[in-house]
Amino acid sequence: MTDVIIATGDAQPAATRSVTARALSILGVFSMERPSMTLSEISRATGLPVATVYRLAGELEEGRFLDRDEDGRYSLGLYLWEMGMLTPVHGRLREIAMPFMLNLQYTCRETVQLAVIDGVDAIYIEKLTMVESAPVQSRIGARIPLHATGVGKALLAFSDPAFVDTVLGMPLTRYTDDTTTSRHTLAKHLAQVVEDGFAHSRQEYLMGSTSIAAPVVVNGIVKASIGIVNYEDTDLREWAPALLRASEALGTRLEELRWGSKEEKK
Amino acid sequence: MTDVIIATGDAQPAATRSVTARALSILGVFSMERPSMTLSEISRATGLPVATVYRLAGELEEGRFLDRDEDGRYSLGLYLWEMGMLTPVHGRLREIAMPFMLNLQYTCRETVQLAVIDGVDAIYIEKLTMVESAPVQSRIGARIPLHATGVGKALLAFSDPAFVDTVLGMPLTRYTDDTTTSRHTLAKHLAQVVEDGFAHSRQEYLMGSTSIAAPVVVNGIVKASIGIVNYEDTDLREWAPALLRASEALGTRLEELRWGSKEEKK
DNA sequence: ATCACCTTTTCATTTAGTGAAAAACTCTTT
DNA sequence: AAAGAGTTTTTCACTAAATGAAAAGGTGAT
Repeated sequence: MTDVIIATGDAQPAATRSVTARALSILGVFSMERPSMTLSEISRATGLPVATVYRLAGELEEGRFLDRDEDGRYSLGLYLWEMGMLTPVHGRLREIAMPFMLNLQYTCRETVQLAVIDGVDAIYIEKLTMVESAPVQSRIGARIPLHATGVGKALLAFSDPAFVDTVLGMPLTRYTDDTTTSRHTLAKHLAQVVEDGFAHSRQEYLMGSTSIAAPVVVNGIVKASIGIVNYEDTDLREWAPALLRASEALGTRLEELRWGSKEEKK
Repeated sequence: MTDVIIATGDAQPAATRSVTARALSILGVFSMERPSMTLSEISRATGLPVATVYRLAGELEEGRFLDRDEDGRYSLGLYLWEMGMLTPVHGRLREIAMPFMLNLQYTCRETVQLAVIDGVDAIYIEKLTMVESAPVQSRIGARIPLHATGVGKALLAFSDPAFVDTVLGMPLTRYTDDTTTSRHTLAKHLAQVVEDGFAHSRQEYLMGSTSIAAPVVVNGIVKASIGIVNYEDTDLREWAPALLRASEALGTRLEELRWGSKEEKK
């Protein structure tokens, strides 16, 4: 009997206890790299017995959280996407930012990005691009390092000092030869960003990519950042004035709408 | 699918049986009108006892499917949005459509939309707009009728006949004085759409709004439609050639990428 | 100080989820 | 055409895990 219990803790992280946590963990195994999976793949990925996955995935499908194609492969369902669209980050940020981003994109004709902080990462919320380049690292929903991208540094530089310390205290992953991995150098960079009002980054994360980015400040707090990128390594600093105009206008607009304030009730 | 719509109101049907279904039903009560809710509001909306909601919502929060603010109000979590971004409709459609839409928007400088069919509705997948108008009905993620909008009619007109019959067989809801509610008239309209190659709609759904829309056909099957709208009731038909160029180019691109084919494995 | 309504905790009860094993199915190999 | 290796689906005896009424603890209005 004890053997059974020990056997559970194989390869995968310990089996989650509650049914709900198990069901949710099924949704969690899908990723950009594996957007669709078979029953047994899910079973292996979650560490849950096939029979259990079979039942739970069935319920998730019933609830339209999962789709199943003719071959029996599961993928995340449209309903999940619909819910995502109800999330504050979409309805209260992306929605409002769109005209400003579009205007900026119209001016500079480069890829325009919007990002926010989540945990110790930045996340791309929106990306307007005319090129079909799409490095996976820059897709919407992607998590990107705060220390090695334009939008990341713009967010970090204007964050509250305690948070900056936390991030500086963590290992700064190296992505390219030009990634800043010394916390001392990074601190200096950030000071420069504050002085300039915008961040600049040249292949610190992806080779060949350059970007500039400015913070979107709402009532003195950075809520997002807007960036301009391209993958031709051209100097984008000429667009800084337009970028700052856009990010400041968005900040002002969000203040008008009392973004994140308590008046978002009912 | 009707459940989803009904779920917005209080007093749910009989308590759902399985734990999983209950947990998922908690997520389902959030809507555009009620983007955040208190514990007891959720309890009333789902028909589940408070204690049960307390436990399940706690687990959903733990799994980052729900967020909880200082006041204890729940709202849909960022993680949910992140998952939505992994959904095929986003990664395999919106992502690829973006450059084409942006190009079109650049040409006509009007709001450009992308929609797909789900069930017997159309859903807006993307909307590029420079105006902050945003009628709730046209937000991304919104469900809209197939019979009373440009993008809807473009989708329907090129759908397979059996499906068209199903839709024509359902009551055609009236939204404005100009909504087509007779299935006979609608059928004639659709024939006209097929002939023209694009749909045209003038305040059939929202007063004062006009739109044109063209189907995105992939290997002979309508997969989406692209539309141009505005809310100033100006004639948009001058943009038809540009619209058709965009929708056809997108269709071709999706064919190249073998969209929806079996080659999307691993 | 009382009331009304909310969130959180507890705990005896039993429902509802479990997963090993067998059956059924689908390919591929020989 | 049969065996083999991999799936997905069904079954079922077992009990872990979810339940929800009720009580306790909060919060705010009057």
